[in-house]
Amino acid sequence: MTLSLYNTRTRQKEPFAPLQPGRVTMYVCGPTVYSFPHIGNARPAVVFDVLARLLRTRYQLVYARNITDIDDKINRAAAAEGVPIGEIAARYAHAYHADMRALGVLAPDIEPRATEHLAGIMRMIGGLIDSGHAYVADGHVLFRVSSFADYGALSRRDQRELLAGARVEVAPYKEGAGDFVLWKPSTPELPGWDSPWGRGRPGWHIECSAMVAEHLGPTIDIHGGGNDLIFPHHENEIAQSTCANRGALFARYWLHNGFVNVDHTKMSKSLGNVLLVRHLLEQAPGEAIRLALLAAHYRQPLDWTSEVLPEARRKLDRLYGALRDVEGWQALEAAPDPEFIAALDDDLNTPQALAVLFNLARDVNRSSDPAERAALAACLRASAALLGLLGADPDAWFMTETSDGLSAEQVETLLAERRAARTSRDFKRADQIRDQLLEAGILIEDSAEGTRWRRSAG
RNA sequence: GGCUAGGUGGCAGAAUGGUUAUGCAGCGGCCUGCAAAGCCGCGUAUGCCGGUUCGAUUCCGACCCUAGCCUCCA
Repeated sequence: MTLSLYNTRTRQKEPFAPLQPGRVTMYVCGPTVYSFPHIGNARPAVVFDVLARLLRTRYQLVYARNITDIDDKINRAAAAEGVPIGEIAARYAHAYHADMRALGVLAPDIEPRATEHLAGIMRMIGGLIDSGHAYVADGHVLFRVSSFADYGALSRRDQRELLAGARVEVAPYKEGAGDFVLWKPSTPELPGWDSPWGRGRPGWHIECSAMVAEHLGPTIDIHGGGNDLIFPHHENEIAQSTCANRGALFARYWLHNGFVNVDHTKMSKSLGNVLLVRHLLEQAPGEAIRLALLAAHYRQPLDWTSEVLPEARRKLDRLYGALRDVEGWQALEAAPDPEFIAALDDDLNTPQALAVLFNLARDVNRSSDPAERAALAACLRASAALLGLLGADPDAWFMTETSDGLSAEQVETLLAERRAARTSRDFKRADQIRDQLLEAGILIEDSAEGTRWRRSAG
């Protein structure tokens, strides 16, 4: 049972062991709270939630996921509405929490905010200036990239190429084209904090470095985030933190999740194809969205199409269906299936882990021995729990309402009529009612014990 | 132009130097008044061209194609 993780830093799968035996520190880049979370924001939250659940079975975990609440996008949103940035940040942080909860994402241990870490940010910037890694120019504080030999190691970029290939117009006050902002001046109408370098605000990259240092120390075990953050954000974090900590290794394992595409193309505001979690939650239960996100390996791109959600619901129908008619499994203590664990241990191979779940479901359905069925069901549930799935009551799952359909009462009334028709062997009328219910998204099943119904994925 | 990840059956998506992925969809059977669910069974796949090998989807090389990053971005 050895966990191995693909480390972006070394570009290979490595066996995982924490720096400090028994205790793991993990930091994941959280949201910038300037709008509602979209499905792309949800992927890292779900993926690293699974990793956190797995790690907690073996280690004491300290999991920090920040909220970026100082950012120019927030400033713009606040200016547009004429409200303080705190209001924008509070609103969307709240939305983020609500949506992630709906997806079964557990809260991290620590959720630091940039606005609560100005002192630490300034302290780190001051230290970088003192040690020659940063300089003041034209009211800005900039990181001197040339002072850090390993710059570009994570993203495998050559410093010189970076400079030569720079497409953006270089600000005249920069010493080097690749130098990036640690602190920038704020005009009076912009939010700002008083600092040794004047009233201003921190750059995005330094916020994470300072929060990591304050909560998790100079060297952390795991740093996660989206694929797109490798450059420049994580590269810059490494530069800042390593230099601020006198060369100490910043993060031992770098994990990056792939992007979510929509209908084969990138999600972007200009294309108008940004899928918000809150809208998807109107189409399907959060658990289905979660399963859809875990159906592909976390490092692969995930193409979101109109088929994804209905299919995820049908998969859950199958899994919950296997639990539904089993007696007595809820009370059983069960360990996750070893094969399931092995799949997760292999760099979080969730598609493989899901395959194990489906095999367990089939075994439950196959078995006619009540004790065996209960044991298998308990194992299925215990395994799925590591993925944050199958936590609901099976009967409740099949009753989940997502859109305006028939009420349970209406369904029962129609079923009573159908029962009467069947008793008098008026099958034509009975089938008519069944078709009517089906059209309303109600699927019915006859058995020796009677008729039962459920809401279908459509 | 530089860097990175990919191209697997109708779709989604793992794995593997020779042996069933899994799910959804489809087909046949059992069950059922008929269905549904479930079970049993079936079918179609590894971009293209070379090389290594007894044997390659898997390793190596070339080519074609796709996506991402290089600028704010999960």
